Amino acid sequence: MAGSFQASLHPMTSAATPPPPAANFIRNIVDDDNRAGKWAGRVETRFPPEPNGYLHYGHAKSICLNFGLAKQYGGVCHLRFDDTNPEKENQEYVESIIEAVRWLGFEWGEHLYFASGYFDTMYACAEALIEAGKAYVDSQSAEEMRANRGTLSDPGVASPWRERSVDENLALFRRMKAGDFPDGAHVLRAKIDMTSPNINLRDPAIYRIRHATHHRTGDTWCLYPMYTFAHPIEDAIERITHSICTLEFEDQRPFYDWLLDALATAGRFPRPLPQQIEFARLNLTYVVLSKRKLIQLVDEGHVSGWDDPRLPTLVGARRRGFTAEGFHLFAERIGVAKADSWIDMSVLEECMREHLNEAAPRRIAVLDPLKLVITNYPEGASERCQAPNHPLKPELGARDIPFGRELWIEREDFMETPSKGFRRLYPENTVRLRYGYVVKCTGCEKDAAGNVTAVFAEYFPDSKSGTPGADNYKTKGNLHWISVAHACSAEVRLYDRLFSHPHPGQRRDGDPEAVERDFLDDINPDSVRVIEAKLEPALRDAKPEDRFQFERHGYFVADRHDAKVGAPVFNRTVTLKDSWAKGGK
RNA sequence: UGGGGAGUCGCCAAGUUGGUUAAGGCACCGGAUUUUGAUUCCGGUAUGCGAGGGUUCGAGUCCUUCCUCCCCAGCCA
Repeated sequence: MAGSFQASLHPMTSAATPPPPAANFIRNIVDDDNRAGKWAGRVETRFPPEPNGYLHYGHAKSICLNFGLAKQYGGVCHLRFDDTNPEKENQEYVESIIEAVRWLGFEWGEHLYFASGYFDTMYACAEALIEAGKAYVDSQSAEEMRANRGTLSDPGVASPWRERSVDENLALFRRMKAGDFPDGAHVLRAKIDMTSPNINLRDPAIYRIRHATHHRTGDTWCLYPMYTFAHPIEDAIERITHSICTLEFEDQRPFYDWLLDALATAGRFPRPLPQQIEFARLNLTYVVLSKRKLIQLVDEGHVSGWDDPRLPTLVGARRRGFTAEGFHLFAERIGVAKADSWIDMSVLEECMREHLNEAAPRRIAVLDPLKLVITNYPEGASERCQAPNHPLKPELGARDIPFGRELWIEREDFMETPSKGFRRLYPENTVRLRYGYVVKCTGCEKDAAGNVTAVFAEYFPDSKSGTPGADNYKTKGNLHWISVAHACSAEVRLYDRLFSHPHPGQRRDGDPEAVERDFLDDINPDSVRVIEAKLEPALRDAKPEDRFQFERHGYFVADRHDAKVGAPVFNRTVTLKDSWAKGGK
């Protein structure tokens, strides 16, 4: 699932074992249930996506919550596709979701389910409801139903078909199933209370006619259950103990309980019944998570596709180099509660850094090359310098990097006239070429326009890292470099946030003209920069999805589609923290 | 203006049935280590719990009034 380097790395060691999970209201409920013996200690959850799109960061929170909770309590979490609307769903989405959840590191064993696999049971439940006088076939048009539902402040009025007999309802419902009616001719409704202050209880529709081909059941059905009706039944069939969903379903819970109680009373399901618990969905700054907006970004070509590294999709995250462990850390760090909240993107980025710092081997890359000539180093000569693969893990060994007379250094590591606090290369200053020699800058060369084209320095032959004399040299500057003669040129994509505003499309304080702002206007024009970088030779053999820290720059991943062994292409996952760039001190 | 939720440090978030100085994380600010201006390590950071009243020896936790935000009127999920 991850880059091959992981095989050679120690997994997160016990020393890095995260602290025990923090308390949250859901764990409290589970603990209470366990104390009361409600489920005999069993904890069974489910992650129930509709296969109608790609999973995004928000789903990652839900996935970690559901699978994590089950794991913590020694239970299981089901992966269940809520495929009750054939017109919006397809197999391609099913596969991408399966791949994404796996990538996040979770397993569901044999517990892979489809709502469509329960259509027979659901149909039977509907007939049972009709027989109990708790459901009826309504023949109003959609418009009439809407008009009669009432409003937030006015009660609804009963449908003229509300008092049909059980027999008539049953006969009609069977004909609906048989395909005797066109779409929209009739609908099955739960018979609850048209005057309920909770609109969801004003006889909600539970079955609609839809002559559509389903990606799994084909043309077997022309009648499909509504989410409202299907979901509680799915949970009951699977004996889910805690059915966790987002806040907007809170008003739905009374129906969830009403339905399951009715069905349990009719002997369809044993008690105790699953409990629906709602939590606040993820809100993240600097991205958009709404399906509509993501589709727009892809369709209008603002990004390269659903797996564009800048998109907050899970396939995008993977391509960006984000890690499953990083998401796990993130989920635990942001917690779970019922209060609407906004998490800053920097929190996610920091979680990725935290895992990558531990997991990613170090390598050298010069992203903006400027030539440094060591004038007192013999021409044509070269030698090896040893660089550890991971400063915190000596057991990972070291590799050689070639040193020579001409080196590439970062353009930003040289200033002809240094600014205050600058401790890198400038005339007369001494710095260490990391893992190599200490050099003293002697000057530079410029073109007609005044641009620096090369920097000159002299090295101290007895200052080589790892040799006895090295310790005699103390420098503040410590630069990375690549031998010009040995460098590997490669494409590197420097990704940044897709949006330059924390709340894309939302009005900015103090900017009255921004009220109707289009979120597309907040796209960061510099969200990706493709460059030709100089890499150390060892990087030539990186395999797709191998992840590295390019020292002093950040974390990079070999692109899973475009990189080939021998011809690397890297994506920047996230930069390193940089207190100097931020203003120094 | 019906109903359902939520408001604790810059951002998250613990706070059992009211009881010592309001957890923890992230961010931030100091300082130490450091051949990544990274990492790591120490230390600091809410007389305050949306606001006002009240009950109590004692309230974030109880009562009361008010304010703000989110969700619900699909034959979507």
